Amino acid sequence: MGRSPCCEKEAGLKKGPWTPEEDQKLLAFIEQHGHGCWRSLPAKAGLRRCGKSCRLRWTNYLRPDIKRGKFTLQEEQTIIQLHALLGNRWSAIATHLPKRTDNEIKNYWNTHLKKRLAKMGIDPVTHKPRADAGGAGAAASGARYRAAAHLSHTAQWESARLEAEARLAREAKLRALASPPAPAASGLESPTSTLSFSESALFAGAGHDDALGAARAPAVLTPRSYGEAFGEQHSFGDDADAPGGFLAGVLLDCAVAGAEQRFAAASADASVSEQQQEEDKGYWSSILNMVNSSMSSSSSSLTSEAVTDPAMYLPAAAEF
DNA sequence: AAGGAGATCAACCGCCGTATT
DNA sequence: AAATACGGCGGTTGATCTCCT
Repeated sequence: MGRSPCCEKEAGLKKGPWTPEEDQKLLAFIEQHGHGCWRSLPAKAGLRRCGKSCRLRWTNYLRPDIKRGKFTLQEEQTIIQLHALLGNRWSAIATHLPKRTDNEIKNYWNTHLKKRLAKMGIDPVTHKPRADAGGAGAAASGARYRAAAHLSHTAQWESARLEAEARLAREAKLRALASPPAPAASGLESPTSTLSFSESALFAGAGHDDALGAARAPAVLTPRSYGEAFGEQHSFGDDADAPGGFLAGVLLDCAVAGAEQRFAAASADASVSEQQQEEDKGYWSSILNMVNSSMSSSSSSLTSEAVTDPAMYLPAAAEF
């Protein structure tokens, strides 16, 4: 019954930090043969490590398509938004951040973003104002809860989509299993992602013309329109030029549509008062300010990318 | 210059869902 | 159908770095 014993039960396997020599061995082996079965890889590559350790080292550090260094403003914004939608689902969040690993995102959240939100009196877990955060007022709290409710609603759809993506990604991986990985210089997209992020411009705010038209999702997504947008915008693995996925489309939509459009839509919904909209605006604006404030302390070519539009973070009002 | 505190991040641990036998 | 391995994920740890006194 079952398979043969796991390599991890073997004694004498090395743990702890990887040496440059080990990195070189692992890298050379994978570039030549692909990783194949992680369990058997260490022996073949001449490493005294368990397969799990090798896989971790590869996915979090050695993979050629990993971007290291400071997170950009756009990446920070995306992480905050996605965390509000998805919670601690780091791998799902990493799917939407080109060339960043889930481990790196998780670390960045825990060491930077979480603290900043907490400082603002926002619970980094729920993205709701903390009960002990003074000054907000009951009305503003209500607005924030509505915003959170919206996010929760959106998250349901996003979760379903991610599950579908995961299924398709598995199928794609199975198809690709026989072929070795691309060489280091190939500029791979994230292998954990079924989406393409070739368009770094999508996040950098440049080159919108082409990506925008395709990626922009309707401002208000009913389940039906979600399905349509979903179907139109994804080609799951085969199409490296896909426009970046549903959520990226929504983000883009938010970024470019601007406050006027968003507030006009909100005004059409009689159940949402102007005051509530202002409160929502204030809440998301505070997140935005928090994110932007990080720019002044970071060296950066990002200054021109500062987002000044609070509506970027506003949920589509008609969804309330 | 020394040492203590806090921040950072690579790596490990344990669990879970899926695949395999 | 059951048992087991495998791969992936999120939480946590601990070594190292940086800053402050």
